Amino acid sequence: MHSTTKPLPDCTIFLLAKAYQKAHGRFKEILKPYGLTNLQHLVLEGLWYEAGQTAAELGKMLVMDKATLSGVLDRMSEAGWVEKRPDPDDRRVVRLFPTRYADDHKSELIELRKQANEALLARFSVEEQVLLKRFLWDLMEPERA
Amino acid sequence: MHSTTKPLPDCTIFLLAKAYQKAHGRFKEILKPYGLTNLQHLVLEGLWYEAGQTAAELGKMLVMDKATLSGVLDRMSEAGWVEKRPDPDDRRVVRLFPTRYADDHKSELIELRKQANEALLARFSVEEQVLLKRFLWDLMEPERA
DNA sequence: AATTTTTCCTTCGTATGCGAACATTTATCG
DNA sequence: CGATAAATGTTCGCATACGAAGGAAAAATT
Repeated sequence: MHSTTKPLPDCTIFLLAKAYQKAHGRFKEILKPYGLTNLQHLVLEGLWYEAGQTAAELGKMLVMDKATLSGVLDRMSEAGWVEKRPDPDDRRVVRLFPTRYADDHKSELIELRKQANEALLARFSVEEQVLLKRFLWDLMEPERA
Repeated sequence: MHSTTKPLPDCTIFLLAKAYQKAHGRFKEILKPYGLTNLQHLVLEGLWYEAGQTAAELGKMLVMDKATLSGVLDRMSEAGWVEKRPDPDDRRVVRLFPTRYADDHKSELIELRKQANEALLARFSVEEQVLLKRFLWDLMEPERA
């Protein structure tokens, strides 16, 4: 049912990509009924953590390119999840807020994310879960000389 | 210089995505001078592992959608990395081969991939490296009930 | 105050990534 | 044999991703 041999030479980058794709794909299915993508859900979590952030601040928090964020915010604004308010003090800035509609689904959507993470980690022991998270954090750090 | 606090609630899916993006981005820079993308490099490795594969076989080996592969192969064929030959026995099938030009860079490109993986894993002990790879393999498996 | 630099956001171009629909071809089954 | 089913590859549509360039506005510098 599954290819027991390694499909490709020992390539951790490849493994990372596929592990991510699997986890991403599963959560994507869960979110589909809500008309939200993974990234859009992430944006909502970011705004629930702190409303009124600028696109630049949100991009830093979510470690995501501002160019990508621009399109995402457009679609979310269009779909009624996010409201873009111009900053009165700085006309370059747009401040972002979850809409009433988004807040109405807040607890539900946060619960979905929790469950998806638990399902993803259910195959590991508690010790392994801690270790895995540390590994992933370490991987995000710049490489050492 | 870096945000010491977790940017978002404990979300392994997010960590996976960002760890992947970092690793992917680094290798992307390494490949840039060759005019190859990560995925295109992966295709070459797949064809060096076994030349003459069909797009379907290659997609299975690389765990990648045939729709994605179609465009990738077009661009690689256009750029002179891959040759598409029609199968004489099955007119639906196209068989894929690395070009002479690709083979001329084979050892060089494989070495680059090895080095990138070593650099990625250099921050971990040997035991941690083994564990990390096992974790990633496990993550690719379907979730248990 | 005028110039330069920086910041914020958008837009463009290219490359994934994948579901869905399709045409062509092959296999299967009644 | 003929109808149906299945496999292969392409195309379309949508949503990331991100480098690069650009326009507007604010900050810093002289």
